[in-house]
Formats: sequence, C-alpha cells, structure tokens
Amino acid sequence: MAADDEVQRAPTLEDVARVAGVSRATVSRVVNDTRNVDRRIREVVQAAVAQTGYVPNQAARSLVTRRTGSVALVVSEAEHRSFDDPFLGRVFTDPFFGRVVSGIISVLRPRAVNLVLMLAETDDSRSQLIDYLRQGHVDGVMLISTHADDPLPSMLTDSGLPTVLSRRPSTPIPISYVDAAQHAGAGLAADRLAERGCRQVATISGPMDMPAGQDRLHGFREAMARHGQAFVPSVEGNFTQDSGERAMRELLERYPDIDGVFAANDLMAQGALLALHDRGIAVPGQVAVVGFDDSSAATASRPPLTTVRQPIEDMAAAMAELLLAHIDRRQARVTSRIFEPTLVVRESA
Amino acid sequence: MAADDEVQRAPTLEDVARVAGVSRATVSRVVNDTRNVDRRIREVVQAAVAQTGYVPNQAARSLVTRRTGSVALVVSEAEHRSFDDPFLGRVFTDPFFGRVVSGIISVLRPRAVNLVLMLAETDDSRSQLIDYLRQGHVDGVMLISTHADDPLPSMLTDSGLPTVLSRRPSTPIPISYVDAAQHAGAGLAADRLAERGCRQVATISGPMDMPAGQDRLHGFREAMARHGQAFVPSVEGNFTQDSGERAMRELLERYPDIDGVFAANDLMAQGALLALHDRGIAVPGQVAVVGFDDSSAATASRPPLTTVRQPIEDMAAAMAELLLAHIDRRQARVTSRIFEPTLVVRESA
DNA sequence: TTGAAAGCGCTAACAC
DNA sequence: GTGTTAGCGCTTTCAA
Repeated sequence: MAADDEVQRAPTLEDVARVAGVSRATVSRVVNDTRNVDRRIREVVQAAVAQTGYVPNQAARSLVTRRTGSVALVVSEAEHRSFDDPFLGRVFTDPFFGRVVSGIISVLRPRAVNLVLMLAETDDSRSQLIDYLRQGHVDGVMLISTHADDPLPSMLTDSGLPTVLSRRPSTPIPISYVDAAQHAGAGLAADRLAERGCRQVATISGPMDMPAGQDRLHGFREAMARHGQAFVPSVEGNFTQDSGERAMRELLERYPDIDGVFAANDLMAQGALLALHDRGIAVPGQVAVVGFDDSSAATASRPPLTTVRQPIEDMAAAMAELLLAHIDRRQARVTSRIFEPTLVVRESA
Repeated sequence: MAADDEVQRAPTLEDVARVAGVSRATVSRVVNDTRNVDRRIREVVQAAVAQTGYVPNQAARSLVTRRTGSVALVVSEAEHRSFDDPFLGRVFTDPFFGRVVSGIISVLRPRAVNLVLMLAETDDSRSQLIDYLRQGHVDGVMLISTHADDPLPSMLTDSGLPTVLSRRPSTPIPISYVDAAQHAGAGLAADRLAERGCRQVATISGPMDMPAGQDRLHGFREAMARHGQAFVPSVEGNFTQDSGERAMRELLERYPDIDGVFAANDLMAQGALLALHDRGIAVPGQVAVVGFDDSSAATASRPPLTTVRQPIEDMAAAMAELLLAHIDRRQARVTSRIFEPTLVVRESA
C-alpha cells in the first residue's frame, strides 16, 4: 500500500534485482533454475520475485533464446463454403478430434510446452497462417490435413519449421508423419464381413481426395477380392453422419440385395444405421455394418458398432513426441511411425 | 545462388534496409503500412522484402508494442479423472464447441487476430495457464468455464488481462460476459410441453454446479408451475449423451407415467431418446421430448428434436467483439450481452 | 559464484 | 518524407 503507485507497468528483472540487491543476471539465473547460485542468494531472489509478483516477459525472452515454448496444431480443410456450413462443425464435432488433442496434451503438458490451435480453410487464411508461423510464434507444428491437394505440408517444409503430419502426405514429400495401417485396417473389416457369411458387400468410402479415404477403400476392396467378391460397389461420403445416411440410401436403391456394409468411419456408419432403420432393415440380421475409428459414436449408436479401432491417443502422442524430438534436434531425419489397427466386435456385425 | 550462404539466420529489417538502400525505420513503415512513405521508395522496399524473404520477428515486435495479435480461448473443466475419461472428449465432442469457435473466428479473422486454444482441467494446469497468460503471450482471453467453483475467472480479473466469459459467472464478480437468457429459454420448453397437453413432465438437468444447469432447471420449474404442475421431478446429468440415457432410465423407473421430458441440452435429449426407444416408448406419442441448443444432434436423432435454440455463433462472435473492444480500450466498463433463445419445433414434441 | 555489458529485432519519438 | 537513436526485457558471454 506504499510505493506501489510508482508505476503501472509490470515488474521486470531489473525491479526484482533492485529489491533483492543483486544483478539482473543473478535473478535470471534463479528464475531459469540454472545451477551455480548460492543458496542464500537464491532464497533472497525468490522472495523478491514473490514480493514483486514478477513474471518473465515471453517476448523479451524468446527474442534472445529463439524459442517460444509453444507448438501449433493446425487443422487444414479444403473449403469453407459459408457461415452456415461451418467446416469447424465437421472437424470439432468429430469425436476423433478430441482424442487427438487429448493425446497431444498428454505429452506436451509434462514438458510445459503449450499448444496453439490454428485453423485454415481458405487460401487466404492459409498464407496468413504461414506468415504467423514463420514469424516465430511457435517452435514447430503438427498438421491435421484433410485433403489431398493441400499446399500446406510443402509450404511448411519450405518454411524450415519442424513439422509432423498426422497422416501420410498425399504426395510423397520429405516430411515426418504418424499414421495407422489403413489398408490393413480396412482388411480387418472385410474379413469380419466375409466371416459372417456376407456375399453382397458394399462400402461407404471417405473422400477420395484424402489418403485415408483412398487407403481404406483400396484395402477393403483387395481384401474382399481375396474373399471372392470381385466387385465391391462404393459410394463416396465425406466422413459426416449425414453423408453416411445419404450414401446408405443410394446404396440401397442401386443394390437392394446388399447384406454387408463397411463405412470408412464411425460417423458415417452411424448415418448408415439411421438409413437402414428408416427402411426397417434389421442390423445385423439383414445387413451387417462395420465402422472405422472406434469413436464414441460406436457405442452411442443402435446397435453398437463393430468397428476398426485405431489407437488415436497413442498416435497423437507419438506425433507430439516426434515433433519435440525434431525441435530439440534429437531427431533430424524425416521419420514415420505406423500403428496397427484392431477389430472391435460389438453388435452391428 | 550467390551471397545466400552468408548466414543461416533469418533476414532482419536491417538486411532489407541494406538491400533497399534505406533506413530500418523506412522499411518498418512500409511493412506496417504506415502512411508517409514515398511511392517509389515503398516499391523498392517491397521488392527488397520479397527478395530477402523477410518476415517480421514477432518477439521483437511485441517487445516494443506490447501487443501480440493473439487472443486465447480457454476451456476450463472441473476435473480430469484419467486418460481414459478424457474431459477433452466431452468438450470437443459436443457440437456446441465447434460453433463457438466458428463464431469467434468469424470476427477474429478479418482483423488478423489469432486464436490460441488452451485447456485447463487440473489445478496444476490452471496455474501453469495463468503464468502463460501473464507472460504476455496473448492480448486477452475468452473463457469457457464449465463449473461453479472455478477459480479461473477471478484469477483472470486479478491478472488485469482483458477477459470475457461465455456465460454469466457463477459468483458475481466484475467481469464481462455474454449469455443466453437461460431462464426464458427453459420456459419456452415448458410452454411447448404444456401446450401439447403433457401433464406429468420431468426434466433431465445439467450439472447443478454450472449456472446454465441451474438456470435451465429453475426456469423450467417456474414455467411449469405457471402451467399448474407443482412438482417437476428431475435427475441430474452432465450434458453428455450417456448421462442423458441413464437419467431417462432412472426417470422412467421412478415416475412411469411421465408424458413429457425437457433435457437441458440436445446431447442428453438424444440419450433420452435412446432410452425411450429401448423401452419401446413412442416419441412424441407417449412421451414428448424437448432439448436445448439446437445443435447438430437435434437433426441427427430419431425423431428429430424439438429444441430451444441459442444463437451460439452470434454469441461467440459477440464475445470476441467485446474482448477486442476491451483490448483496444474502446470499452472500458464491465459489460454483459444477453441473447434471446427461440423454440425450434421438429418432431419430438 | 556473481556482475557488467552486449546485443536479440523491432518501433516510435524526434530531428532533419 | 526519411533517418537517427533510444530503448522494450531478457539471456549470455566474459571478467572479476
């Protein structure tokens, strides 16, 4: 209640040093927990820090260290038609996303690294984003890219910023990534359907401009071919529940004798279940359904979904680890880590 | 391919100035688009910027301007029991969240302000967060707080950082916020149920430690009282679909003659629908159901939900506007903005 | 073990 | 309209 009205500005190292009766350098050493500081002095300084309410200024700090202590999670989507068709609704609503963030946080938090979430859905926002990143706001970036011709991965490698993708890049470029064995995972779904005795199987694929969409379709078709089904009809969806519902209706119309369906994610499988339910078709009695992801949608639907599980949290954690390794230069080479999916059997197939 | 091997470091204002043959100040003026620069010189400088690939260093810039050009969106949740019960799943999976982000982005983007997303679910992470924010990483914060005894709102006001809440604070503290008229919204649901002729109405409330949970319960009860129903049974949920399902089962057990239910959000209403469906109870024939939010879950459920709509995107946009106004000191006083909900009638009631 | 001093890259007076 | 200059708050040699 005394000398506090001196200034309105936040206390600086200088202020703390004055109160503690030492130099700025010493305070800096204490704050940064460097060795070689006398115990007594350390305590005096800590008291001064507490008394002044000092908090280091990040801008000043990273100006000299060239480190920010933050990494970015960038979500890049193809287009964003209007305010009423929010791409954000799609991304954030997908249970997939929460699990990714959760996995990332689990490795970032203990190391006191912060997560900055950034979105890019237009070309404008994409270059604005690159600028932001190049300005040194973050030490590295994790990219969740949702379409094939996304220029962001290569823009990022060009920028020289440490980067890791959450999926195989659609065109081979030298960039680190984490992925699940999509092809094999789709094979698991095919095996299950074949094993149940399904003979007329169709699939609701993801967008063909996404690697995950392509891989799951090809993997499924190849595996069904091994089971003797030469032709597997498919309708393309966009990973939303709604698109799954529409696709199922189309499939039913064009191929009324279908007895099994593989949807490239759980949300679409859930949509398919709705369409089947509306037509009074029993699942799995008349049509068996298999999803992909093992997201919360899998247990929330009726009947609960048999689905291919990817260890999303683990994959996300691996992505964060890999990025941190790149940043610390512990890992200089471009690296990939692939996780094996498993089949989770519930009631839908 | 010539003098480029001179250094490995990023080009600075100095470098650009040298190439352009002007002073650093002039380059700065061009980069920051300040008036009072000769057209010719401006062009020369712009060419030099392009040639050198110059990008301003944010740390240096904000060290002097004391501005970062970013604001934080903080999501604060009560607890986080384990890796398997990810609170992130709850927050990010709720369609509500995507709409909030979407609304915020719509006002931030045009002003080139960046959004930093931060999470806090433990006391540890909460103080780590406050430190981060006080270090000057962002110019202001928007807080989505999910429980009553959250210390964050007052920690934030104490820190002196411009802050806006997405809901009325649970204890009255001097802080700006945006909210929907929860009480009135719940009344809309009651009116609809009464109008349909429901005589035994119950409710699945939100968590009682959240203002939104309390307000919707009280609002609903008062309105039902006006319609002559003195006692409205309620079971508490936590805004997840699963909790809605469980609550509905409990309600059915304890009050078998229920003919109408108000769930405090759409996810829980969706869960209620599932429980009703499992018991073979027709909706709205035997039991009418009303939700709250008008989220994507409302149209995805069977039957589609009659629900109370809050203009989430608009509210989120208003929150961002308010924050920006505080930051620019255009708005110094603590302010609130309340939005009116409306009833959206579909099939469930 | 501690202090003095030199910047990190930028903006904003102020002078010209 | 343009250049000079003084910091912004911090870390980090280098001496002592």
